[in-house]
Amino acid sequence: MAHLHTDPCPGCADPDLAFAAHDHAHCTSDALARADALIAAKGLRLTPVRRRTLEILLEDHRALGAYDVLTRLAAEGYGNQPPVAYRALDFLEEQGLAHRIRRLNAFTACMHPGEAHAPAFLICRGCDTVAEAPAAPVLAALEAAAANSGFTIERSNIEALGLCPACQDAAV
Amino acid sequence: MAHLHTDPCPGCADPDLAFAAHDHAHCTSDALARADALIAAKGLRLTPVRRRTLEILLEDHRALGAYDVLTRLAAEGYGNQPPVAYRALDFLEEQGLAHRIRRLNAFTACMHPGEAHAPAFLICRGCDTVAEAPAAPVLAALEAAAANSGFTIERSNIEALGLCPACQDAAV
DNA sequence: TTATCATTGTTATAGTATAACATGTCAAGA
DNA sequence: TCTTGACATGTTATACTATAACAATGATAA
Repeated sequence: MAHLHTDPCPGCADPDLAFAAHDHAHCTSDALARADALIAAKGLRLTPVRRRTLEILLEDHRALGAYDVLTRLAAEGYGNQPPVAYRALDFLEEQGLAHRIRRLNAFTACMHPGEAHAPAFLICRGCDTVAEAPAAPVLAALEAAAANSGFTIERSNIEALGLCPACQDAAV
Repeated sequence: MAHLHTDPCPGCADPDLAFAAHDHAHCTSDALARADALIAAKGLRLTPVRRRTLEILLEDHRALGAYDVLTRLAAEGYGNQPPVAYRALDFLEEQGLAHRIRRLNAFTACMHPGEAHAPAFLICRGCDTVAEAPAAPVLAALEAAAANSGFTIERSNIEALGLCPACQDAAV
């Protein structure tokens, strides 16, 4: 969870803040700045479509379908065919700037780019918010279970559906 | 992992045996017998399509797409439209007799029907075998992480992609 | 028997994803 | 400067996954 910068970072230091009111502009600018740095460091290019796609995903802590993203991109003058969105999304995912939420067939911006992490996602079925929870202990338990069978894990996805605090209160 | 029957059950007592040679006929007959008992106990009906669908899923420890199942069902005289397969698969999943593997958009027979469990899946990308690993510790870690954010988990899916022992050896 | 409900069949359509090829862009080396 | 080659984008077409909605059938219980 360590950050590269030293500023206070309310939106991303605490993963659970996705569920609470917070300085979201900071989330966005921070994530973008780190994305720029990360991609530059790798000698890759965060082209206009790719960067814009990331910005769209960063607009809030929800997951967007590829076709939602595509609609937005098309409205802004980019190509309007599925591969346009899928290519940008796949690139972002490969570079660790976005995650695919398989349960939703959708994508969400990574809130901790640059930090090695195999995240666990908390998906609120009330408000559709998606939060990245610290998954190190979960991953460790999963690897232990796999090791018991001699299985080697390369990638994993851990997703939980439920209710965030606000939606639990609202349900009462 | 406790069984309802007292026979030795090599195929299901050890989840990792999905990756190894084992008495698969026993897996199948055991799972079917338990499915019958379970459904009867609930006062529901394991109709021909549903039972046949389960049998098809039980043929081996892999995941089948809904359309794969549909093709099989249609060839045997059942309806040949998608809802036929999806309804049977959804029923089996709701009753805990099958699981949906989201990473694969596919379904696999449950190897521990009747035992309350939120399973973790180990998916071998070499041989496409899917094994159910004991997930209690993983689940516990996930719930702990969620609790930290005040998030209540209702359903979760935990899937890992990698290589089973045999495919690791083969890769050398 | 008849009302009722669950199940299955069927039509149609919605939503998700990728293959394949054409075009364009940019930077490094001749 | 020109060329070349790699990467990126645009575009066409199609494959794959999933569900809504309604009709027909079959079991069950009052």
